[in-house]
Amino acid sequence: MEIDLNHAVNEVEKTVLCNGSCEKASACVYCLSSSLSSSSSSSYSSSSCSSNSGSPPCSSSIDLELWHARAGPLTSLPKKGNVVVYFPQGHLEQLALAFPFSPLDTFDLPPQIFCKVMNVQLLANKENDEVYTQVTLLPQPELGGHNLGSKQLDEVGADEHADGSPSKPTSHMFCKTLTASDTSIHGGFSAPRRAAEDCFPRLDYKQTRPSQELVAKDLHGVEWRFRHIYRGQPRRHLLTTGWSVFVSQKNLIAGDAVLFLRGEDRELRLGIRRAVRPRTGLPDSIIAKHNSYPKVLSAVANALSTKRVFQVCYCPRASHAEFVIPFQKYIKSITNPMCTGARFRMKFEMDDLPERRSNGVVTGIGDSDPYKWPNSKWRCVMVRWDDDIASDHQERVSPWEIDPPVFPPPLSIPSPFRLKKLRTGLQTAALDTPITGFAETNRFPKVLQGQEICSLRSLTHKADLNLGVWAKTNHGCNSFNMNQAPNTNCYPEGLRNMYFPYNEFYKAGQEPKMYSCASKLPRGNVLFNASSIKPGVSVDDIRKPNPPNDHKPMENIPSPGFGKKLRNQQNECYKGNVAGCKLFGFSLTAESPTLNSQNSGKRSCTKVHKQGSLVGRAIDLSRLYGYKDLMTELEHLFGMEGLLNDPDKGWRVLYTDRDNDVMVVGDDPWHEFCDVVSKIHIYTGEEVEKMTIGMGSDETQSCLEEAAVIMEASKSSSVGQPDSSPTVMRGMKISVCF
Amino acid sequence: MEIDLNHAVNEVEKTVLCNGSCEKASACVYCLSSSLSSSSSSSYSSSSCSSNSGSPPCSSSIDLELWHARAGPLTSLPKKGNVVVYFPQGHLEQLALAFPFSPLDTFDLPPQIFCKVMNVQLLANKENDEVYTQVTLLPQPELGGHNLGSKQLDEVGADEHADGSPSKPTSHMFCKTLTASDTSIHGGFSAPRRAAEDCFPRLDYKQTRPSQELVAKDLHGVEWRFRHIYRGQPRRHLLTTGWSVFVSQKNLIAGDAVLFLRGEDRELRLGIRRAVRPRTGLPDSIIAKHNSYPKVLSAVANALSTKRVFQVCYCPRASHAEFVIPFQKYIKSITNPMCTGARFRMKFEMDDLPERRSNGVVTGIGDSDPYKWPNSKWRCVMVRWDDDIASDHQERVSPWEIDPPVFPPPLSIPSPFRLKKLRTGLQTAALDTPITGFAETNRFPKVLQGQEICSLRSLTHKADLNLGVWAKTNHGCNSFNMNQAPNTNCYPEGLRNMYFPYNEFYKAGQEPKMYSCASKLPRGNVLFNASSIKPGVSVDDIRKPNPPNDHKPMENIPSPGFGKKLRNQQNECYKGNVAGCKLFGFSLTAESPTLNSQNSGKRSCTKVHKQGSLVGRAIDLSRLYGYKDLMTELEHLFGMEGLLNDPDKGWRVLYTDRDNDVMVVGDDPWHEFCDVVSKIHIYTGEEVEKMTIGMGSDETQSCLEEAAVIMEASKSSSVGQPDSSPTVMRGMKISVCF
DNA sequence: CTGTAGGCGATACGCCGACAA
DNA sequence: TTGTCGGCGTATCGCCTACAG
Repeated sequence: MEIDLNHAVNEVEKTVLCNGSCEKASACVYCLSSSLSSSSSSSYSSSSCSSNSGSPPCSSSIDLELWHARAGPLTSLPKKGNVVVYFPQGHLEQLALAFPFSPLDTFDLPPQIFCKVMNVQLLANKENDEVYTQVTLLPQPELGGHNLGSKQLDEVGADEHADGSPSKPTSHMFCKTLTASDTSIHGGFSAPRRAAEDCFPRLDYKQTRPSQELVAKDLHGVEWRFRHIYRGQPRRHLLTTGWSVFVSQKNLIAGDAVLFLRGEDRELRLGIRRAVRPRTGLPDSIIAKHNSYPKVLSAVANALSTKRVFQVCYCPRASHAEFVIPFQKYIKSITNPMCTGARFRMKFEMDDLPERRSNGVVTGIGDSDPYKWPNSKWRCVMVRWDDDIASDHQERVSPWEIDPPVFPPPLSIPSPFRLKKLRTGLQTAALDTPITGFAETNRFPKVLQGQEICSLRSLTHKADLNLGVWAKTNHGCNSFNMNQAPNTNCYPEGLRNMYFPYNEFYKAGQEPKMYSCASKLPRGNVLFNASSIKPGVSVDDIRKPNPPNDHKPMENIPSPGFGKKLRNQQNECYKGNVAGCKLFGFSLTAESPTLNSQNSGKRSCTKVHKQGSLVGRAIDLSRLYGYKDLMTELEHLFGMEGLLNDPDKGWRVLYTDRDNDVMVVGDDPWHEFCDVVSKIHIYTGEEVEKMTIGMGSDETQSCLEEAAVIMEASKSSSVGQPDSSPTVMRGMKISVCF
Repeated sequence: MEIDLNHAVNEVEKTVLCNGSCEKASACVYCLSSSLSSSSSSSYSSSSCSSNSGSPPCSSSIDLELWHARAGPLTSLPKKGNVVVYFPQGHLEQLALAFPFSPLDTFDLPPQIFCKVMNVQLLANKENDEVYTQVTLLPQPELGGHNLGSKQLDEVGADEHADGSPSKPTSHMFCKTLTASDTSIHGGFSAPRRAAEDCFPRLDYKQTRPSQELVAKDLHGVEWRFRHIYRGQPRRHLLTTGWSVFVSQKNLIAGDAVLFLRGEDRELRLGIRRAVRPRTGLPDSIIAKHNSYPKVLSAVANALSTKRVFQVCYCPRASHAEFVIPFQKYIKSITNPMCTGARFRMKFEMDDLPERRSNGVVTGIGDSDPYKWPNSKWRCVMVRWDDDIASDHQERVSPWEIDPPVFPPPLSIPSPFRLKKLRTGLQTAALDTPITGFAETNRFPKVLQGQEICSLRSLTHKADLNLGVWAKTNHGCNSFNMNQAPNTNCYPEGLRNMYFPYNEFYKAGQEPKMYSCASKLPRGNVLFNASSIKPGVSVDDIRKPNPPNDHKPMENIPSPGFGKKLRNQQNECYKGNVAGCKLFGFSLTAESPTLNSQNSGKRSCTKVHKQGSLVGRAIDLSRLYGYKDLMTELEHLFGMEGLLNDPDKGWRVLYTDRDNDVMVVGDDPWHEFCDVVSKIHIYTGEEVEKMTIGMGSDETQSCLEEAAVIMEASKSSSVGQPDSSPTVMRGMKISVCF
């Protein structure tokens, strides 16, 4: 009952793959369309919607927006190719919501698993429009020690290109939380005036009672038709006929929200975002599908031991804690740990407000489950919240969820942007909520009551701004609130864990659940050292005492200095990644998970990366006449005259196609190559050799699954930077999704 | 979304087990009750039904009846402890209905697998009330030769205790096919008079307008309330208030049927039986749940090799052919085979009639799919039907589905049973349909128009009766219709297989698809021999010539001349089989015309990936002249000169076709290969081995599944005759359910 | 500007007996 | 005996304006 929004264009291909090989066959439109139509027919079938499932449901760019808009403001998505930290404990936590009575298995997994993101799929549940993602992860056990060279650091995914969708057209959207009147059977939908004027086709106001028919497609490609009328005294925009059908079919209630989004093509899109309801675990269909919940972790364990990919479903709105965290965010959080007594702030999604922050104080740090998950960072921070509203929040949070408190940003923001306070309507407590509404142009005031009209681009700008400010203020323990707990000790978590492995704790009879910070790190010093650390010096070097094969969770804890360096070098790039800055569901930083952004896009140039060089070039293939021409041009670009056209010089030119397969340049006809190429790579012959891995593996892998997913493998095995993980080509994939 | 009717009493225990250990966790009432209530709420929530999921939904005896009543008259269920024959081919056929676009894998299973029934669970889909069973089977490879001692024969389950529920209380039920009026929004439900008087609580007819409230529970334990009134001129029984809610919630349409059943405790039960709709494959939830359809047979293969149990879901009404057959029935059918030209009869379930028979003549006998399933009995009988009504039946049936024609049974049946002609209503052609309605008692006439009032027991008895008669009359070739095809030859199938192992056929260049009967066996002799075969002499012994481990797909390739010959000889019988087995107009084999991958593409090159190499190449097949050429080219591309053309070098060339099946390169005609190939893979032989399942090693079994089902195992293993099959206690279970 | 309420027509729901097959 | 139809009272739907925050 799911649809995949990722490959809207080549939906057909997607489906074929699904049918045979992947766990989520039900995510296919085609194989289930028949059952869908039969099960959804009811006495209400005389609805105003029409599904055209035969054709690609929607254009991907606008749907990406829609997806994010509906996922909720705090949703951050991992980026393809990046390194992330996966927390099985958090995964279980989400599962526990869906399977309240299920037993939990731990499978002796480490509390955090470093993975490379091989794929991100945006999906929408066809039953209830719930959005979720399916993330394909490849374990990177070698990152357990965080031994990244500077080159690899690049691959970790410090978001160089700040937003992933550079060429995306600006679109106009609005989101309105439904009132009782909107959802009552009594009437229609009252559209906020500016929103309607911005998003809806223009009415002919000269008529005495202007009206028209609106057609809007939802994420599934289903068309909904509404009578749009402008009437009443004073005049207002209303959706009447068709609206109640929509409400009842989508099962909307007051408090839910609808989203209207108009793309450049003036096509209207429609989404819903349900109110946060307390125990909404996972979408029903997910539950139904992935009934083998206890297998989840075992599959992860399997994937881990065999170095194969596994899959994880993540429902942004199902739980408040994310269990797949950007590597950098994780590193940063554990290298700049909060101390007991430190004040912090944290973002929340509230029922009716798109985003708000709560402040609190750290009351302790320690394992949330010292028996099953010793030394896990998951929810290791115990907190007390300041405000009542936040009192129903968790008593435990994870280090990366919280930020140090921040001063209001200076008002002298260098830009044409204006600030505007949000009218908070009901909740006066939210008055201190900082700045959310920005407008891109001055055509009209863009801040509505509790809603916004905005463009993606403007939001992105703002996010950078805010974070930039933040980055210049306080860090870690040096918070201005530090004096509130002057006597508390501060001790970096990572360090402490290294010196006191968990067994020792028990032997000593100590309380493993609560650690107090022992000392403050000298900040300035660290900062200085950080930037002078040579690339290639890995944490492992410092850690020699650990036996090499010791896979105890301990090993995954980095040394303190390392992260500092990271943060230092990357201050800028960090922006927004830290807490996943988002507004109205637009992930402001998360790079468009779309998949081949560059070719789906109108980008006229193809990126070229040369091995060993951090800096890429771009080349316009349309100006070239063939491979010879290309090679010459590449030689020129990289100052490699004569090296590429002659294979004997030892260089190889590869490319990633839009299936993300890495291929040799030159095999295909030139024009087809131009069609499918996504990125070009220049490697030395030796490097290419190294991409070939030893075969003769003897791991125990269920042959069944191998057979079933064999071709999926070639897809998932292909990545942006091929040199980073040669194991990829093991090519086997364990598809696990709850 | 399923509930289990088997253990109504200890539902709670059941549920807990489900959650953790079995594949059908969604079959639990408890874990899904919350999601259910949320998803089913609608504007209609003011319904007259109330669910009391907290308590056991129903007493099991009456539900067993209800289940059977809804499964349809022709449903026969295997009995726990009995030996059955499982046909993977038929299993696939049912799956194909549910997954029309999925590729089929055969996994080199034998066409029939003898199994002991370890458990039978009656289940009902909570979404659409579809009933189905989950059967746990333990392979009994030692029965391959049918080497049963007389004692064992007993265990096989010669149907001594004729029906599986001997102590069941008699209950009263009726089933009415809904009319347009019944389902129109206009009115209520008109209950047949006698039925209402039999099943419903007695009304006080003295009142001017007698009425009462009926409460009936469905299989899920949900209570439905109806106003039952007796009014009109002439008087009639009507269900008014509450009825329309039931209709709309259950999504009933005219043609569907409702069942009312009153047990001894006077509690009223209610079920529905949907009309046979052409495309209703499996229940939706099954589809959603068991999305890993291609794994089904692989799991069976695994179970077979490890002698562990596996599970099979059987939806009585999803397809007309059962793929789990009582051992005796199977043995009988192959030892008394039908011959070409022989007349036969077969039972059918029609849309509006509970049961009817069609007659026809055998037009040939031969493999329905000689490539994938050589020597399979599944649908090996080609038939032509006599009547038009039956013309939409299968052109192929399995031997056990058909009976020799039978004279009307002598009327002196030793019983209180009466015969009565069925009023056929619309279809006059069905007037010759013999005898279906039996009544157990004489309290009232039990035959209604097109419906029946009956007890299960009576149905069962009737079935046994028929079989008894059948056994005493004609067998096989001695049919009185034999003269219709006097020259056809008759050769017992089972025997033939024993003497002509399948390899021999190919070597001899014989036609494997159509066997002409070469000689009549002296019947009595065969019967005698059959029963005198010593235990221990199995077909496998005779087949020794086959190298035990030779599982190369290559073997299935017929010689070139072979196909032509095939076509020549077979004109008639062939129909539709090579081109695709059809079921209800549904192509079972035809490859999805669809959807394709890279290639839908205009890409003229085909991508080639070599195991262990991250970098793919591309090759233009249109420039090549055949497989040899291809291999040479591939060798050249990957620097493997001489390695691919010689299989002994250990390399295998596979390809993904556009159905995403992984296939061996070389099987198909070259041009067809070029048409369907999507991607080519080069693997080592060992890697390919690993894609083959059931290599007997313990580690090929995914430990995930073991862990997941471990507790379930102990349940299912404690069954029946523990001493009969000690392997049961292996305690492992592979849960496969589509 | 927009949420809510009341007016009120249109429609659908659903209970009824008549009638006929 | 029971399927279908027209009659008809009633409830709900849903379009409208008025009014108020």
